[in-house]
Amino acid sequence: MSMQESSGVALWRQVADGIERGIADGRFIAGEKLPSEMEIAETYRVNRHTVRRALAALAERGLVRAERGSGTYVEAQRLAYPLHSRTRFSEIVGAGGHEPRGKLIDARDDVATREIARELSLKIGAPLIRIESVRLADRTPICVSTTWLSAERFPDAGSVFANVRSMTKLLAHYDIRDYRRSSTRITGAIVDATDAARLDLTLGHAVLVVDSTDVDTAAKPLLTKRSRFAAERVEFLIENS
Amino acid sequence: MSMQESSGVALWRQVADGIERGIADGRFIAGEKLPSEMEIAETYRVNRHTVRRALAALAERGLVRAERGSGTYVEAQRLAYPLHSRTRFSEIVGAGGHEPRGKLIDARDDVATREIARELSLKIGAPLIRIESVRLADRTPICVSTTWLSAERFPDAGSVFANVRSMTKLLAHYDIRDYRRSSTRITGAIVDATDAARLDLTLGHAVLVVDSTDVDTAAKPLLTKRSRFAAERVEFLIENS
DNA sequence: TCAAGTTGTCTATTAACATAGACAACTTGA
DNA sequence: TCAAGTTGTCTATGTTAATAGACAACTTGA
Repeated sequence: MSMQESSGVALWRQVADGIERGIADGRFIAGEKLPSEMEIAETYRVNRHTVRRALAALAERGLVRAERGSGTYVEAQRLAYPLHSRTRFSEIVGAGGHEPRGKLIDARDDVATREIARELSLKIGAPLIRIESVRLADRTPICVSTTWLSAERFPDAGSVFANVRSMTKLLAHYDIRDYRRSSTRITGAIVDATDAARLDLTLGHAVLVVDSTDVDTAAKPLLTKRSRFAAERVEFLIENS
Repeated sequence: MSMQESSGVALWRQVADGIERGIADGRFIAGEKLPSEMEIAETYRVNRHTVRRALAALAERGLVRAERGSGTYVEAQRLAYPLHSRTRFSEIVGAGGHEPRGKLIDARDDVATREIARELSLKIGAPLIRIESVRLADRTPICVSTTWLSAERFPDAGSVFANVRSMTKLLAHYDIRDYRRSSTRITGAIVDATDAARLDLTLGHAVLVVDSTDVDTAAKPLLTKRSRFAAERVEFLIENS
């Protein structure tokens, strides 16, 4: 007798999205107690079991933690991501008390387009290795990256990355102990279907697209990449120079 | 035996979103035939009935039209929305061959904040009427707007708008035959839960936030408003002055 | 005309979603 | 200690989502 038109998005998912948004925009602070399941159920006009389904999904990603008899507590918040010349994903995530993880999606040969050739100081058509990877904080995907490296300078970069799962460690494998970010460009976009699945987002969410190039201490380009960050999970900080 | 973890977004909705995105970004052109239901089912690795559910949802919004024995055809495309000083929603939509519709959500008294007082040349705390409305092209919601008008100059603006359902006609009711846009500011954001429901979007979609003020022929401010456009349904055009 | 391909409409089955109620297990503060 | 409040788990029921197969109704092009 409900006659409610279906939106195709499960109620529990709508509730989970709402709570995640509350955590992301600071209405719920890390460490604080969420409203009780009954209260959440009332505000969303939904059954308590539906709320439990939503909280379970958030708990599985490590965003909240339930304590029997007491309440459900916020674990994580939007990740503060400072952008400076020594940006290191693992350090940023680790400093926030989270465990950084990396996962190789795909590595294959490619050739340099005009843009990439310019960034890497190579000729157009030069052989490249293209690495698709996803980076996570605990169990929450933060961003997916497409990284291009010279195939001549970094042979077997794909299999090396598959082992170390960190760009810093990959470069260390080639005896590059230090590097820095030479350029960063940020734009916004809507997530495409492929990235949506990798970031565990529904279609249409916003992503922050970051194009960046890393160089060695002699300012020689090492790699260039395009990263897509789940907009609601990070907050870029630009230091006042 | 599938063991696939549920995302909380129905498959048919994912397919519908994908096709809508294809129409929005021009992969499918208005008037053209879509791939057959079987082909779509194969590309999304989904049952034909699931595709039919997706197409039915799009057809109900007037985005596609099915012809038995022949195929399914694209009806509408992303709405081209020129931004100029004489921007009129009804004219823009009508020029695109669509039927403009307006719907009053809510009208209530309000008082001027500092920003609104400045835009309308009123004092802070001056009495206002705040109108929440949604505007559609055919059956597709395009944007929701919050409009503020001086309560002294436009008494009963809420009930007038409820009847005429057009800002142009509302102003005509107060003998204002002509007006123009004095300022426009565009930003981007993620849709909030309230707007998402009104725009028939899922949570997290991008909206274009347009702040604008309309003035009469003597440059005296009439109304100011904040509109949120469903980003995937419009394309703002800035004319080269 | 006819075969191939397309959309429309049935039936049937399984899994996921959502609601409802009851009670257990546990924490907290008075 | 104890009452109130919280999360955890169980059973039960109805609805929606998704798949599967079959065939009708229709269009198109050879």
